[in-house]
Amino acid sequence: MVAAMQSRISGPRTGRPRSAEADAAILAATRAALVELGWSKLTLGDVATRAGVAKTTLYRRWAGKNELVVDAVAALFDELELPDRGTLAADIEGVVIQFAAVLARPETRSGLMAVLAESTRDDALRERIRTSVVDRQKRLVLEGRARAQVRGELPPEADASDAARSADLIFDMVAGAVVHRTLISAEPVDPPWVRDFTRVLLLGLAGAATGP
Amino acid sequence: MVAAMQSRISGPRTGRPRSAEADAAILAATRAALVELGWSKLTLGDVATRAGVAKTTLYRRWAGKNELVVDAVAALFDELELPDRGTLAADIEGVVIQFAAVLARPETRSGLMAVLAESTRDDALRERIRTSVVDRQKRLVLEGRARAQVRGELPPEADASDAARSADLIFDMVAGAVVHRTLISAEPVDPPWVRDFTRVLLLGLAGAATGP
Amino acid sequence: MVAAMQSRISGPRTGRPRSAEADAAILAATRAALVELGWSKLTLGDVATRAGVAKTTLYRRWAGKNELVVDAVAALFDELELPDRGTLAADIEGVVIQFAAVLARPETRSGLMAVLAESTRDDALRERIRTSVVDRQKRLVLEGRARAQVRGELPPEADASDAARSADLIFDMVAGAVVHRTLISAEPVDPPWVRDFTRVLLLGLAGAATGP
Amino acid sequence: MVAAMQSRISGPRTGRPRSAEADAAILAATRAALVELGWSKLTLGDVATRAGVAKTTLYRRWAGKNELVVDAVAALFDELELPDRGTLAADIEGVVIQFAAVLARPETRSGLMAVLAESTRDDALRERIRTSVVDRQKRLVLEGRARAQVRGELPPEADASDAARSADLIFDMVAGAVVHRTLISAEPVDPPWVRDFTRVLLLGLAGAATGP
DNA sequence: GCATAAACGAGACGGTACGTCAGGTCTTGAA
DNA sequence: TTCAAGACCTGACGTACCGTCTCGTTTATGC
Repeated sequence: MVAAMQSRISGPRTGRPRSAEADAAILAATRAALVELGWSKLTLGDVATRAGVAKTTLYRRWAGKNELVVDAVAALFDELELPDRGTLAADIEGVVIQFAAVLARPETRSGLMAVLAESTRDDALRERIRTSVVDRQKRLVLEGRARAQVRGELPPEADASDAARSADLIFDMVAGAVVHRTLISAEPVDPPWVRDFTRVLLLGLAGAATGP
Repeated sequence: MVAAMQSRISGPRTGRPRSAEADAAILAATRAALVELGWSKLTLGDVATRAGVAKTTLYRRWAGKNELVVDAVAALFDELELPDRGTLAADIEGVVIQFAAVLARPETRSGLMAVLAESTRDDALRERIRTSVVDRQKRLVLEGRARAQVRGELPPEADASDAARSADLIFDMVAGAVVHRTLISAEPVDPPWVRDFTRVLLLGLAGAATGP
Repeated sequence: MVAAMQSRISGPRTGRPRSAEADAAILAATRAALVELGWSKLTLGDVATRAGVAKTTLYRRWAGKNELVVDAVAALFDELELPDRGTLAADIEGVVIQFAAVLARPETRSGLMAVLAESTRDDALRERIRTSVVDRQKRLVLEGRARAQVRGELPPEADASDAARSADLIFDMVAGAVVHRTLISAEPVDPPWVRDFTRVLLLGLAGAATGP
Repeated sequence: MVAAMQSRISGPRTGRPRSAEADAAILAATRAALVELGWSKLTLGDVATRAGVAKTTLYRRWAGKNELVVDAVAALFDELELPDRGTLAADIEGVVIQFAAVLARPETRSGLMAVLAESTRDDALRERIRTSVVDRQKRLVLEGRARAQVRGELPPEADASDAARSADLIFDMVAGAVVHRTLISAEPVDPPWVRDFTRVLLLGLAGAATGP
C-alpha cells in the first residue's frame, strides 16, 4: 500500500498507469503464500504467479521480500479496535484478545517475526515496520487511557513527558506479553491468562499512579 | 552442541573421531557471522570457511541453518544469573538488565528473532528453542520468587498449579516486555525504564497475591 | 525503408501520417548503436531512445531486430560503384577495395554477419537480405564483364545460361574471398593482397574462357 | 574441449574432479539445440537440461554462449581430410565438397556464422575461433600444395614469405567461395559449381606461378 | 472548423532468459 | 571413518529486453 501510495504522490502523469488491481492481488497472494508456505519458503516468483502478475510488476512496486511482507501484514493490524466495554479492565481484555487473535493468524506469526528479525539490521525496514505496524497500535493505549481517565479509573497525567513515557511502558508491557505468550511461549492467550494478566497490569498501574 | 551430543549417543566407535575443535570453531564462526552479516545473509558455506572447516563437516553435525543458529545463540543465555541483591525489586531489576544486555547483542537480535520466526512453522525447531533457550530462563523466575518468599516479600503459593500458572505469567510479562522494548520498539532498556517497569510489575504482583 | 514503403502502398489515407524523420532517425540510431555496441548488445529500446522515438513507433515499422538491422545496413552497400578504370584488372581491384571498405566498417561487420547467421533459419529474412543487399551487388559483376567484353578483354558468352552461371561463380569468388579475408581471417585487404587476388582470378577466368 | 583442457592444465589436485561425461554431454546437447533451434533461440538453460546437467556446471566450464558454441562447432571441422585422389584438381574438388558438407549442416550454418558475427567485437573470441576452427583448416591447403609440388603440378615456392602469402590467399579464395556460396548465396555446392570453381582457381594459380 | 482517425511519447504489462548465489549432497585423496 | 576440497543438482534471485498494451496528446485530412 505504502509503496503504491508513494509512487502516486510524485508519480508521472504520462504513460500507462499502474494497475491498482495488481497491488491488491499481490498483497492478497502474499498473505496466502505466507499461510501456506511461511516466510522462508515464500518466493517472490511464486507470489507473482499466484497474483497472475509478472515478477517485474512486483519488483516495480516493492524492493524485496521484506518490504512486501510488511505491507501485506500491516493491513491485518488495521482492524484492531477499542470498543467501549464500560470498564478499563474490560477494555484491556478486549484489546488483548483482539491483538492475540491477529498474532495467532499464520500469516502474521510467520511474516511479522521474520521481518522484525530482518529489521534488526535494516534501519529503513525498521522504520517502515514502526510506521506501518507498531506505532499505529499505540493509539489503542492512548485512547483506552483517556477513556479510563474520563471514567475516573485512572488519575490524569501530571505532565506530558510522564504521559508519553507511561504510554510507552504500557505498550511494551501489553504488546510484549501478548507477543511473548503467542509467538515465543507458543501458549494460547485464553480467558484465564487474559484475566490474570489484566489483573496484574491494572493493579500495577493503579498502584504506580497513586504511589509516591 | 545438542546435535553433537546426540550424535555421540549412538556414535561409532571406529574410524577417525570427530574433531571437538571443529564444533567450537563452527559455533564461534556462526556468532561472528551473525554479528557481521545478520541471519539472512549468513551462509553455511561462509561459516564453514570462517571456521576453517569443510561444509560436509558442518552438515555432519547440524541439519541446517536454523539448528546451527539456535545452538550458537543458546550459549549466550547461559550466562544469565540471579545474584542476591537483597530485595525482590533489586533482583528483578538485575535480571531485566542482564536479559536486555543479551538481547541487545547483535548476534542475538538478528539470530534469535529469525529462528523464532522459523519456529512458527516448524515444531521440532520450536521444541529445540524452548529446550535450549526459553525454558532455561524460567529458573530465574522460580528462583527469584522462592527467594522473595523466604524474605517474606511474597506469600507462599496456595497450590502447585497456581504456582506454575503464575510463574508462566510473570515470565511472559518480564521477557515479553524486555523483548518488545529491545527488539520491536527498538528503544533502550535504560535505568528509568527498568525502574518504572519493575515498579508496575511488583505492585501488580503484590496486589494480585493479596487481593481476592 | 522497405517496410516504410510497403506500409504506404496499401496505407490509409486518413489519420496522422507517419513521420519520415522518425524512419531516418531510427536507421541512423541503429547504425550508431551497431558501431558502439555490436549486434548482440543492441536493444530496440536503446535504439528508440537514441532516435528520440517511442518503442511503439519502431515496432510499427519493423517486425524486429533483424529486419531493422538489414535495412540499416543495406543502405551502406548502395554506395558501391564501378568507375571505369580502363582495364578489367583495374576495375576489379577498384570494386574489391570498395567492397572491403564497406565490410570493414564496424556497423557492417557486426550487423551483417549476425543477420546472415539468423537468415540460415529464417527464409523471409534470407529473402530480404538477398533483395536488399546481396543481389544488388551482382550488377557490378555484370557491368564489369560487359565492359571487359566491349574492350575485348573477355570473349562474349556462348549462351545466357552459361553467362548466368559464370556470373554467379565470379560473384561467389570475389565476394567470398573479400568476406573471408575481412571477417573471418580478419586480415586487411591491402594492395598486395588485392593485386595477388585479382591476378589469380583474371588468369583463371581468361584460361577458363579460352580453354576447352 | 578447450575449456576443459585448460582447466586441467593448472587444475587443482584436490576435491571432486570435474565430470568428463558432462563435458561431452554438454557439447552434444549444444549441437542438438543448434540443429533444432538455431543460435538465437538456443538458451544455456535448455542446453543444460538436455545434457542432464545443472546450469552452474555449464557456466563452470564455459564463459557464455559464444565460447560454448565455438567448442561445439569446432569438433565438426576436425573430420575434414585430404585423401590423395591423384591430381591437384581432384584433391581440391574433394576438399571443397567436404568443406561444403560441413558448412551445410544446420548446426554449423547457424552456429558458426553467429559466433563469427560476435567475434567482430570480441578479440578473445576471434582468437578462439581462429585457433579452434580456422587455422586448423589451413593444413589442408599446405598439404595439398606440397603434394602437388611433389607431383610436379605446381612449381616449388621461391621463398617462405611468398609461400605463406600464397597459402593465405588460396585459403581465403577456397574457403571464402564455399562459405559465400553456401551461407550467403544459399545455393548448393553441386558438382558443376565445384568443377567450374576448381577450373578457374587452378588456371589462375598455374598462370600466377608461371607468369612474371 | 471540427470531427475522425491514425501516429506519437511514455511507460506499465506478462513473459523468457540471463548469470549468480546458496542449500545440501556426493566424490575424490589424504589423514 | 573423518576431514578438506570442490564439483554437483536444485531452485530462487533480481535484472534486462522482449513485444504488447494502455494512456493522454498531437496532427493531418475530409465532411
